[in-house]
Amino acid sequence: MSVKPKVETVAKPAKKSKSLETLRGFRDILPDEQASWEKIEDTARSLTRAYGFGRIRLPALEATSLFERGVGKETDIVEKEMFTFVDQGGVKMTLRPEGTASVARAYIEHGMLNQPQPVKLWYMEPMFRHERPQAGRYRQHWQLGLEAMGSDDSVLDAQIILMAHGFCKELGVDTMVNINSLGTPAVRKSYVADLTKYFKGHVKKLSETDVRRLQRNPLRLLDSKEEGMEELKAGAPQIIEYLDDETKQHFMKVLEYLDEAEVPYTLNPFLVRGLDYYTKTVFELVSANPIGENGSQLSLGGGGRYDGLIPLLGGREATGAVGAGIGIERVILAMKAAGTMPDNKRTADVFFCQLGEAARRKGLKIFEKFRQSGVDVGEAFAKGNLKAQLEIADKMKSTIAIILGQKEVLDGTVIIRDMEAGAQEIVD
RNA sequence: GGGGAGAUAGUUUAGGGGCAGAACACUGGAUUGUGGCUCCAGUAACCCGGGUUCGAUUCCCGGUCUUCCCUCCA
Repeated sequence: MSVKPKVETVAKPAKKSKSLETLRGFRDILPDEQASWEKIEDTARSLTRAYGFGRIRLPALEATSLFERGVGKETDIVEKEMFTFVDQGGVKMTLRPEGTASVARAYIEHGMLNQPQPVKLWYMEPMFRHERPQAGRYRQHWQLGLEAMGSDDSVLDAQIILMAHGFCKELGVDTMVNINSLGTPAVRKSYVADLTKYFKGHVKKLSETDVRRLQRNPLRLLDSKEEGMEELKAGAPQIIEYLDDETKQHFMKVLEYLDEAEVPYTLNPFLVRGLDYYTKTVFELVSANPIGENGSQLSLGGGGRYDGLIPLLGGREATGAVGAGIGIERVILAMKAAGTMPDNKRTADVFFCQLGEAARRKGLKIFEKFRQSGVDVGEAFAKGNLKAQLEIADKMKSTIAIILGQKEVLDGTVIIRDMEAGAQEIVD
């Protein structure tokens, strides 16, 4: 952050001033992308409505401590990815890096435990993480979030997964669900300890990369693709062996429900997620086809159960909850790859053309009448000549053009042109 | 955060130490009141800073941004 104040030199031949650009990892979403966004919003709205989810709109800024406590101080997100600052009043705040902590906060803050449980909420909001950007990875990205709070019934785990999967499917994106169960944080801890012990015993067989993984994040070894690892991984302890009976039962039920609902999933005993609040079920949504120009295989979404979060943030003990987050930009990448992007072009069955000042004036009123009566009419009032207007009518795939010129204004008539046949007639 | 690749009109790109070329798009015209095809014309670019050089958009260094891998995640 050492931006030196630019010394104003005597300008040589007046060079254009450097144009301002978006910040790294941030971007504009322009009109030609809106059709996809609107389709996504529509799909989210009808899906959540069907499943009885109410929308929540969250503040972009939260107290930093919400994420430190909720997501976990040791996580990558909190440790190095948050946009955090102190405001004029000395309050430490953070642009939310994810939505679940905020929703849990809202659940507690608004006494939602007095509503029929589970309380089901959804949101579609931008999230902020200071990461190195690349395709499908931005510093501001949008997430569709689904959260069901106040119940630990495994049917909700299944429903959340079902919804996340169905959401993508409706948008023409086939996904695979990777699923696992983590048990409690204590279970995870003892598992990681044993896992580390196991791999340390085989450290000579590990590649350089994997040795680094062993030091930094042993769980990552489990999806290492280095040579010879398959064998080693097969002998590694699996977290499922560490689960208590209740968690096992819960997990089995989730899987049964998914089978019943015909959601395809892959049991991945090595799936772990980077947020501390997860307990029991965790899952990840991966596009069935590679997305992006280089065929990268980014995950479209993920989530899981977080039974400990609400108590941790000061809510009532034993308030179970489960949720999912889906990355909108990544879904759009997947839609592009699948060729299911909706058409963005403005079309209009009828197009209104005007010629000359008098016609333009009268036309404004006529156009407004059409619009108010619900007829979808295209226009290009900024164009003066008829040729340009008909060109636009053609691009809008209009079948009828209404032409109002000087003469027609005087006669109180209008020309109706059939765009396909090219025939026209004068109408009063 | 570590490593690799790249950056030329709005977009896709050609080129290359000495006037930067095209296509699409856009604007106008051929028809001064008629679209879809065609033809003509116009607007429009070498990321920023330094170095080497008579001369740098081109070569070198640094920065910025994009992208890929690692890490991590949506």
